[in-house]
Amino acid sequence: MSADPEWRTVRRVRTHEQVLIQIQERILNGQLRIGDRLPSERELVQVLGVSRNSVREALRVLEAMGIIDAHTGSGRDAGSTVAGRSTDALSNLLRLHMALAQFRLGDLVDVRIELERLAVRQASAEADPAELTQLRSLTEAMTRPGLDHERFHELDSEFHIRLARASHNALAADLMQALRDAVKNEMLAAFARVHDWDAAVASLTAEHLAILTAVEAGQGDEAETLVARHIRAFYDSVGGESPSSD
Amino acid sequence: MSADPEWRTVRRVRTHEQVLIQIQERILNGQLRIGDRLPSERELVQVLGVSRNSVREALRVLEAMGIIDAHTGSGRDAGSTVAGRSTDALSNLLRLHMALAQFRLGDLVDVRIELERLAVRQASAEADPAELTQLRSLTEAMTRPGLDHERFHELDSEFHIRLARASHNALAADLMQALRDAVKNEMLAAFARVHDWDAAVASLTAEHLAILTAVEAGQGDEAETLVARHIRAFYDSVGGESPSSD
DNA sequence: TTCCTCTATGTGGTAGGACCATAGGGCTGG
DNA sequence: CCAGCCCTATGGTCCTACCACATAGAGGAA
Repeated sequence: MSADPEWRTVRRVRTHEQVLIQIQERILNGQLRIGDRLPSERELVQVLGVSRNSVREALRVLEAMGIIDAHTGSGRDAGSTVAGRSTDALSNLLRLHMALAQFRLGDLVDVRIELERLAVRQASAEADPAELTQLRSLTEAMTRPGLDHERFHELDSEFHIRLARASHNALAADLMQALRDAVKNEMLAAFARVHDWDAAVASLTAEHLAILTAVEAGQGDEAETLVARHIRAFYDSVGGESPSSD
Repeated sequence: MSADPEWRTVRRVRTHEQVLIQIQERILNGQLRIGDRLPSERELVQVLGVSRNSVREALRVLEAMGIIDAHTGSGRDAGSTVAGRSTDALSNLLRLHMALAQFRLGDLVDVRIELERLAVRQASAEADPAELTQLRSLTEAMTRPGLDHERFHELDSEFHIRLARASHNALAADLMQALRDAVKNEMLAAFARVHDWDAAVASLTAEHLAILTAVEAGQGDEAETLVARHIRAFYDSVGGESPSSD
């Protein structure tokens, strides 16, 4: 009596999910674009025939996904507008699932390496001078002596993310940034395990410089090799085998 | 009077965000693990000193992120439990941001190729016999004549996703699945543009078989080359240059 | 005793109302 | 003309009530 195809279990769809679905449909079929304003919460209550609670739950979810922004007040910015802030939402999502051990750190490193390779390869072909100039000044900033872990990580992240942006592949760049955000704490912990910090900084910075030089010269293959080695080397040296807790 | 370091603009943190933060903290530092039950909504109201609305908005966000599941009733499943359903949330997020044109289809294809390469390379080294058997039966299912677009896409997706799972890199597999979900409609549209459907199915299936054979033989490099060509060829043949609307 | 049924209780789900904080717009008085 | 005030629309929060659901336990029937 279980496999009877005549009967299908009813799927209970909560109200706020139905609201969510209707808004998502309008985004997916292009009726709602970035910058558009949604009706006010109270208007949605009227047109959808649901409570304001349900409307708000749907809007809060969309906001957490970076799909909409909400502002109080009247005129212009007020109300909910379609946004498109993908990066933060992606980071948050990955970080939490990382914490839930859905993903191993090693897995993430492997994925990151592939993304970095894609990034430098395409950056070698597509980066424009302004972007390269910014990258170069970043590598210089990293040579400044006395950088602490936090600050160095910041510059390091910015270098890799800007490199990804320079590839003009927005998805790769967003994913890269999200992955880096998601493992920031692990990275800082790894920094803390480094024996000779100054030497590590020097060699990492030198590697950055070499990668950037290859990108500037349009040598995509060389840049790929260098960036893969750059990441793998660091991870192998301090990444540790302990996959887990505390 | 604007750059005075003594004064910093206050950051308004809405209450439901504070609830969100507290729960996220407990996940990030390991206090909450998959399977754990959260206090009931009414209990959280008490201990946090906020309204049930705010609690619910936070929980709905977490649920949409695949972090928790919620069930009514009493005992066992009832209440909110920590879950870890990363895939659906990731797909949804990417699909919406794709629709908002945050990402170009070409960008996504490039990323997908890198992930597929990683997947087949590691699957060549790590896949176990059971997984390979399943993959092979999938390729056989795809040779069945008369498959419509929808059904073929389903099998095609399952092949690639199972291949990724066989690499034992959960992050890569999840991302792959999310990317495929996000562009399902574009894929079906591409199928509709194919002139000789039967011939296309035949060649795609043959390519799958070749990839799988390379993976079974542990020839990672060969599999990488084949899978990259497989995706690129299809996209170039029917992907079209039109990046956009309607 | 055993089994069934009904009830109590605890859970999330929904609704509606009230009020607050904010940010423009418009009016009013100087 | 302008400064200041009030009005209004928006999201933000809280509260209360009630519904739907699922289990556990009490109580009755065989």
